[in-house]
Amino acid sequence: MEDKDKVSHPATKTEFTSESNWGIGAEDSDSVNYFFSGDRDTNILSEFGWNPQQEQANRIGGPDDRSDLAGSGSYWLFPQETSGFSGLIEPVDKTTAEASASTSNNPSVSSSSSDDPPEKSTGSIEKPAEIPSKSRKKGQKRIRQQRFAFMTKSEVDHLEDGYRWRKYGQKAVKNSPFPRSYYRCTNSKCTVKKRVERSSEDPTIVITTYEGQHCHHNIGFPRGGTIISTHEAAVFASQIAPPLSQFYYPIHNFPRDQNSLVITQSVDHPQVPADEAGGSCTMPPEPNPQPSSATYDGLLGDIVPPGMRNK
DNA sequence: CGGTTTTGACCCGCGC
DNA sequence: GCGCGGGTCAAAACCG
Repeated sequence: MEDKDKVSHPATKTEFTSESNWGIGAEDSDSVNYFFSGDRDTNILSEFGWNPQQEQANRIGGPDDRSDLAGSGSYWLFPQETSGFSGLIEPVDKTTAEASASTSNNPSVSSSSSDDPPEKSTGSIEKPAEIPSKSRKKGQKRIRQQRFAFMTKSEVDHLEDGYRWRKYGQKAVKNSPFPRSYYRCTNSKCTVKKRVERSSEDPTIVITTYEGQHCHHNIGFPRGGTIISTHEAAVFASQIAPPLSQFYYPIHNFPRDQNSLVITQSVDHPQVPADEAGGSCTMPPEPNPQPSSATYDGLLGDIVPPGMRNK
């Protein structure tokens, strides 16, 4: 377990840069859709339900759960360069993307993922739709759900995000001294996976790739942790993967940078029913917040999510 | 004792 | 067809 490591590490911040080769480029780079910051990302993010301006997020935990934040912080940092955003979404697996190749530049994740056969889950109750590789019939292609990757500047690899993950594999990455770790959501019915690796170019950057959508709510930190462990940035990512519609990002003590914007936002995720998106469990209906134009109002180091202001 | 991590083996897709 | 690399499995080890 890496919990102990997580608790003590210093600042963590998430960055979206223009680099297309950031560790996961080796895979499926042809099906990657890129975001760009600046004026363009406003629309794009909204398209994905990201609404940096929206502050209607419902905090799952208590507003005062920031005791673990001292001396650390999570930051959502968008470089201002026009090409500064490399968060990516892969609407479908490349094995299934061919049919929709014409839309490969149009990150319509919600529609594409709904056609994705569900992935296998670690659960034992309901049989996953995807056949485990060892028993997978020949010719049956591996299905991959929509993915989203981002980079986080952090000293720890595995970022707490409010979900519980079980590591199920680790592989050496070619041309990188750092291994890639594979995690699955511990929810027996949840199919979400994530990969964590360090950038070979900048070892301080952790590249986290989420795949699939959580079909359950954030379970908090069952190990006695706080609801939002803001020294970990992956809250962000967990909100990309799951169908949870509203989120916020803890922002504290952000070291101001001319080329960076800190945003706090709630996120409305693509409305992909869990059962269509591959989940075998159900998700309580979520309100669908109205997207509004995103404005990255400069450095918002003092802006905290609504729930966190309430203290 | 149950859950998680580790790690070698295996499977699969892809490029040559 | 073969080799490579990514992804996953599953048994053993580990841990609380």
